[in-house]
Amino acid sequence: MTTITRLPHPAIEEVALTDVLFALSDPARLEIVRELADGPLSMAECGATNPALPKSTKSHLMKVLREAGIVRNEPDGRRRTVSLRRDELDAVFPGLLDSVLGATDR
Amino acid sequence: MTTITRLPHPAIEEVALTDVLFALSDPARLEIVRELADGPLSMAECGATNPALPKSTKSHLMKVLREAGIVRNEPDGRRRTVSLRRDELDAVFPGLLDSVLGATDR
DNA sequence: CCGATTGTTCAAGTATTATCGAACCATGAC
DNA sequence: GTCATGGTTCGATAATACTTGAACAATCGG
Repeated sequence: MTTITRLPHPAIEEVALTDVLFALSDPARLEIVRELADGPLSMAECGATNPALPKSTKSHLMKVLREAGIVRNEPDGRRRTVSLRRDELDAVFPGLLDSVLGATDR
Repeated sequence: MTTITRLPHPAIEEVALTDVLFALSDPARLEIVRELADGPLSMAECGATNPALPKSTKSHLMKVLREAGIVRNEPDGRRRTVSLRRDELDAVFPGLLDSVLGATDR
């Protein structure tokens, strides 16, 4: 009885730069990443901005971030904890996340 | 009689981070940016990789880069010189271009 | 077990992007 | 002027991506 509570994550070595850039190129996703910069959050907690966002939409945004290797999504009781894969990304794309998070968007 | 040889470029202050990230998120466009890192090129010269690329396609790729504020495209005789807006981008998004260009893509 | 909570996945509709031939435009060479 | 060159724009089609409701899954509390 296949329980699939654990979602697939790419190994950091097989994460493509263009996929990372693409995932970050959407304002809603970038905002989520910014929120996660301060530490892990549950799905319910993140997306504080955008409160009216349907959960299926949020789940999909997160999927793109996860598949791009930017975020980790782990089961935690009946919720899910989402966290930035910051150290891993720094190792593979040094400075990238810092410059994106440091940018004052306009 | 409206001569439109001069293409529109966004002022650097009104360039959006997400637009920059999006423009860089395409492998063909990223490759062009990498080529331009060594100095300006004419349209004909860049896209050395991808030699079979139709000119209309290349022109469109360049348009996306230009409209994102990444590249400058200026008339120069009967050709066009394309150059990276590196200093400007560094000023607005410090470290971003460096980290993207420095990344060993996979 | 039952119900409420927290999410994910599916499917369908919509919207955005990519691709590329054909037409067009400016320039330089002659 | 005429022609070739280098490049942009237009228009149509194909391919991706976004959004969302509805169905489903897993867990916790009582």
